Amino acid sequence: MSRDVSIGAAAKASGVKVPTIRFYEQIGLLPSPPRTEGNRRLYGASDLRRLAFIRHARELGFEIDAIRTLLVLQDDPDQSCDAADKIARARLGEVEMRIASLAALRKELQRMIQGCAHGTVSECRVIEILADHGECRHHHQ
Amino acid sequence: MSRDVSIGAAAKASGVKVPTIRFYEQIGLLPSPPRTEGNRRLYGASDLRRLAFIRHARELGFEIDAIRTLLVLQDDPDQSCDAADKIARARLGEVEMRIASLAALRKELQRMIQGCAHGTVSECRVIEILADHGECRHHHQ
DNA sequence: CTACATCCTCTAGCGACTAGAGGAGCAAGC
DNA sequence: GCTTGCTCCTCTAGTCGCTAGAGGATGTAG
Repeated sequence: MSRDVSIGAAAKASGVKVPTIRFYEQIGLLPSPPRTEGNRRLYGASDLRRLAFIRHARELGFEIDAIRTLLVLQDDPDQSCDAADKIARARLGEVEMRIASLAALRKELQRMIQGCAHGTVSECRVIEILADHGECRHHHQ
Repeated sequence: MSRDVSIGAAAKASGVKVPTIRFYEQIGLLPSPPRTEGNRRLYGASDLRRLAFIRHARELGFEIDAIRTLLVLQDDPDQSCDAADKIARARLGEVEMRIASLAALRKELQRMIQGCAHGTVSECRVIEILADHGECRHHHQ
């Protein structure tokens, strides 16, 4: 059923690049797969699932360490999922802060660009606003 | 007028940490200041302005290379500000994409957390959603 | 004059990859 | 069989923007 595939095929299937797969193996995020006679890695279905999991979690901005925890949880399905929930909640908090701060940033960039009359630098809002942080009263971090 | 200050005072005034100031000097973002007899750096008002500019630009997410360009522009105020405008617009585009992707992410995290009934992992929405990327049809990058 | 803070240089480390060198294996066409 | 060209292997070093620490010199307050 789970016919084994090469690292290239695994990369294509999972969307994780070949060197990144090797990197994940190196840092112990992905188990070392068996090899062919010619020393090539052979990945099975469970490896592909794991890779997809990792990729998705990375896309969602989870750090490798958080993913490590999530993978341990996934491997042991009888455990309470409170830990997973906690990680997700922490991440949600981060995301919300990041969105708020990016929204403020967008506003400021828009203000800069709208103010730029395409003249010389001396009248340029972009440079001016960057130079005059005093004018800008938004909240960082 | 511009009485010279120590690196520590410059750090306090600009909000850029001491080692970071030295790092900026090392990569040529900030000119090497004169030194005291005892080999300590002495910063003047223009250095402080430059540091504040850099800090603000970094807070806005501009990369060091972009800041380098912006600083060259700032130093030569008779130039057209099109380059600065272009950099700011590029950054705005990035920010907007990042906001959109974070908003999608927030939705997915909320869905995960709401689905998690605090039971065991096997029924946990958090793990389940991460594992099943197929279900999730949002746009990345 | 003695603490202690601040400064100096230098090197190494972080996270999460990415790039490149230098070589081996493999599948297909001639 | 032989060559071409792709994929694969390992290994090291580089990316970005800092940050941390060692080990030492200098400056300042009590």
